[in-house]
Amino acid sequence: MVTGVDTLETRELRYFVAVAEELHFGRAAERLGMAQPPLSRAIQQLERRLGVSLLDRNRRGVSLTGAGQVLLYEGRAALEATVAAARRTRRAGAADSPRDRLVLGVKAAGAHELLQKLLDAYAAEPGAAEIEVLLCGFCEQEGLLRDGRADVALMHTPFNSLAGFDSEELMAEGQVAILPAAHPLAARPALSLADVSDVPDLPLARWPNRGVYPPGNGPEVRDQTQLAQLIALGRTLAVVPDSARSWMWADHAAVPLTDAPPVVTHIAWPAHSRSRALADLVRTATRL
Amino acid sequence: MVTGVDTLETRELRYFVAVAEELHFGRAAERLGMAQPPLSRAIQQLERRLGVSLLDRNRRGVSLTGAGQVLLYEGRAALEATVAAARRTRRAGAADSPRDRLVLGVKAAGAHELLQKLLDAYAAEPGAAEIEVLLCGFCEQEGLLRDGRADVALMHTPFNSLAGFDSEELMAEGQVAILPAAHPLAARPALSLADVSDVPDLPLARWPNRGVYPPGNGPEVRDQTQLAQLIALGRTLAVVPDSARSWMWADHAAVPLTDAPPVVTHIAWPAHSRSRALADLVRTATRL
DNA sequence: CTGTCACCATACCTGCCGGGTATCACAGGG
DNA sequence: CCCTGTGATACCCGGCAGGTATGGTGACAG
Repeated sequence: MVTGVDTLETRELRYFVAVAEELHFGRAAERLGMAQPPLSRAIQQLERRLGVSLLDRNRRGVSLTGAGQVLLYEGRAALEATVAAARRTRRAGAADSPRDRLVLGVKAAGAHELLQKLLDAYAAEPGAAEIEVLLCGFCEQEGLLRDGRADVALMHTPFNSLAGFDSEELMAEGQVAILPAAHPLAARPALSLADVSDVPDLPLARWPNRGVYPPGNGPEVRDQTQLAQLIALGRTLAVVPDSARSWMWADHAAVPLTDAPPVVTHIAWPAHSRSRALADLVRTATRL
Repeated sequence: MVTGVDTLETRELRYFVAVAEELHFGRAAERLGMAQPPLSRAIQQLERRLGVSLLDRNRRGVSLTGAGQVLLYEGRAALEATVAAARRTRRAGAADSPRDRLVLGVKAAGAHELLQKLLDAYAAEPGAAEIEVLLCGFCEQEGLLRDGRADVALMHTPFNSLAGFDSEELMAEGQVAILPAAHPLAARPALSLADVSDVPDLPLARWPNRGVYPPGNGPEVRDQTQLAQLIALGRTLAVVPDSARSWMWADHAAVPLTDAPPVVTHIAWPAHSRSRALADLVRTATRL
């Protein structure tokens, strides 16, 4: 099998993804730690090899063609797969952890009770592997699994997507609004999403998405602590799963939301994983 | 972000996968169209970069270490992802099929009626894309989807695995035994798996798996036509889904199996696909 | 209209590294 | 003991990735 023209080198993918994300050759080159001309040339060669134009170099800037959008998406996935391959291989070869160690990705402060029970129950299993808990930010579990930093993760639909993973459902829970205890709404026995979506003095906080904050007038937050403090200060409110009550402050009040979609916690792992430790952990989890 | 040591080049993955599959540097080099010494060196560099030993070079041969097995598996997946990226990008950029064309992978002769209905129903949709039907062998749909040769496929559990794809269930059916019409068993109104698993004069046919036939005394077959003929000749029997009756010959008899697991046909596509044509096709399929 | 700026493309050079050939080291088998 | 098969080593060479300098061009100010 002669390697046809359709062999993308990882280097090319890295370069293209950088340019496609920055939409600016200069900045992309800087991010890649190289000069701009070789980068331009590499992208041109890539376009010629694929026989497809990936970028529109217009006046004042660069934009993605349709094919470019496809390659950005598919290329990211392919890159993640290669770094996952490297990471998992290195882990498998590390002398200290031959095979009996699992990295579990969990959103910090998410489903704390469930996690506690899971770890306890699994530790009691005969031949249990060591579980390293890798705490991460808002929706980062997907990335952890995809690039091999984690072997298994607890994910929460509808926030996380389970596409591309194997998973088992563990728990479903309602959502509550966390409000400043002193706020009038906090006295209500229940609320609807409409009640909390446009409260003038409690604008919804904004989380960074891929490094940039969406527009809006709510406060910008980066972690749960900041959010908790802003709620305590009466500046914002949050809609969170029921189990998030575990990190409530004294100045917070939780009011059930009647019409919020339920949050379902899953245990998820890369499709086709076949390690015994992982299978044991999943079995333990589903039996909780 | 300086590209760390964990950057595997596609070339390295190709090389390693070839060696890991051949377990022989010379043959692997030949398959790769290169000489053996550079290949040896490349693998050594790879091992040094990863800080992990991948192969055991013993007297008379090469074998995979644990880490090597991991890299073989993960590396294959990563390679498939890159060639899928190339293929899909090129298809997206091809001038004649901007976006309104889908390649549907189907096992030849599998679920023929369902496929017919699906194609008819979808063609009647407004704005329907052109559907190219890509027929494939026994369990090859997974590979088609993974490496980008197909956009969507009809898969049959428990033969295919849906892990790593998004999918919707379309149909469940029982299984029947296809027997030579003249065979005594063909006269029975129903059979169990035990009845057909060890018939002395009708040994089960063997299908090639990754190019090699499993051991056994049944005849070796490569496609459904061969199988059909062997059954007609009274040399073997087959356990197949109910819908396979559509390719029965005059000399065949079909007898329902009472305890065979049902075969479920799904429509499956790469996780996260977002094309409108695909979404329409899936919706049409689930409404059949 | 024109100078300037921002930005990508082109031209050209250089050093590295991937790949080739020749050969070695070593284990088994007769 | 030699012969064979197999992977590793030594060494050379050419291509290509990456650098610097510079060109081309649209946007914008005045």
